[in-house]
Amino acid sequence: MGISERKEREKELKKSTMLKAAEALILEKGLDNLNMTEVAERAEVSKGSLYQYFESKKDLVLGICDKATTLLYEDVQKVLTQDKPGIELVHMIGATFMTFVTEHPEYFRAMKYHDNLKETNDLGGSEYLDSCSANTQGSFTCMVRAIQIGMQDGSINPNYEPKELALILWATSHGMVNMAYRHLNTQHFNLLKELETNLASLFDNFMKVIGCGIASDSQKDNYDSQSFFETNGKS
Amino acid sequence: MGISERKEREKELKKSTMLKAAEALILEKGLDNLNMTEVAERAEVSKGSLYQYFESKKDLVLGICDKATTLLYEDVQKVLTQDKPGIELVHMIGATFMTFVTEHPEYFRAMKYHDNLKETNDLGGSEYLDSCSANTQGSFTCMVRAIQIGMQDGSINPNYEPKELALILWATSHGMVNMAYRHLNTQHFNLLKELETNLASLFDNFMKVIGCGIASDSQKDNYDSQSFFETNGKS
DNA sequence: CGTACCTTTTGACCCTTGTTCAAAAAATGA
DNA sequence: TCATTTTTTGAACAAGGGTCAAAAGGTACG
Repeated sequence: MGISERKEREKELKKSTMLKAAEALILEKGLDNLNMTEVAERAEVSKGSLYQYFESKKDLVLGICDKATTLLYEDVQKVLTQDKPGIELVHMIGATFMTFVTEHPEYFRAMKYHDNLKETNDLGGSEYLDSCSANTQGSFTCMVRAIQIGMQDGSINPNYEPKELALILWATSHGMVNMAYRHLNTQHFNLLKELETNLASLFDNFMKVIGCGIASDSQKDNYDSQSFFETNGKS
Repeated sequence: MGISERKEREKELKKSTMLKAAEALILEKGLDNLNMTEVAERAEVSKGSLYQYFESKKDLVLGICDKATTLLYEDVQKVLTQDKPGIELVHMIGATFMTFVTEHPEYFRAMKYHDNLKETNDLGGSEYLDSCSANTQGSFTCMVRAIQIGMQDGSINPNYEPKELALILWATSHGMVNMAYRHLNTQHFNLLKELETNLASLFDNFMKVIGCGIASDSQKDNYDSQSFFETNGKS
């Protein structure tokens, strides 16, 4: 009896279609101008049908956020499998985040929506909430691991508390990435406009500052002249 | 003929009352649950009257953002008047930002709304927009100045481009401050929950990392054992 | 096939909330 | 006191999220 399974597959397929429709609309008009009627039209279903698969607009966006955090988590996990000094792993996690936001601004937007929802306390029980939190927590844990590795192999100053340092790197990376996102997606973002530097160079210098700040004493001298993007390719 | 002047004053007073009503409601129920009917009730005017003074809900929130950015700009400017090494000024600007967000979460929320509005491109011509941008730009320029001062007095590594470094400090501070905001204002913000460290200690370590990253070579050694909050009081 | 039952889809409808506007009220000036 | 201008008001409108009873489409079984 493969019928129920086939139905399950079709259901997931329809959900996916709807999510993609919403993502496309977010890219075109921004999350703030997303409306359910248009999502339904774009997905070629009725509004009622849309609500059969997503219990609310929140739920729909959290569905996108779920895809987003899953994707990011996978990328971050891959970094950890590489055989490199911890401090380089930290760099690569940051770069992964940066790449993610430039390639998938609509996903990043959904993640910001999620963050904002948690601030509002009436978030309604979306089935995606737990998954989003778990993915985020997972990525964060990867950062902690990278730091621990770095403290072991002597590339990161072991005087910090690993989790606390991870939190700092998390927050500062978020700040950088968010600036990059705004630079790429807002018309009148003037802070970066006049500066002719591109994002890559800016991020590079961010890594240099942070790298110098967290490196162990023996490594510290290296970071003054080292460029992350230049040295990233070779071991 | 002091009547028109008196009317002008009364008008500003009423605007101020309405803004305060909105701020109180944001503190109580969050910006996302702010509605104009309640603002009108709280300010003891009719909805129509509210719209006489603010052309839209956006405009109202931008009014709050204007107050917020003005306040922050003033605080940041005050820092620059102090006779201290540039790197300490940078620290103090960061601390000012941090203090601001803990003391006025509703203002910070309005600033985030403003950032988000600029991302959406149909922002409508609120009279406050220019002022908000000017204030933000002003605060940013203060950061650039602090860095330039530091490069002059030898406390900050002069190999960076001042504006670019300012941008990095701006973005990373934003990241830290945003994390602090979320920690203080959201129920289920688990990243910082388990960590028993308080915000002050976290911010302190952030400053240590950054401080080490941007300090000139001659100063670099100091930053390993120096705590910002401890050394802040004395010269 | 045909009939009964279940599942899915549909779009008209409801409700909340931002926004408008014509009428009422208040203030001003002579 | 009365005409004119300014301000206030709340009923009404519009847009968009969410609901639901009816219709359409599948499935099972004789």
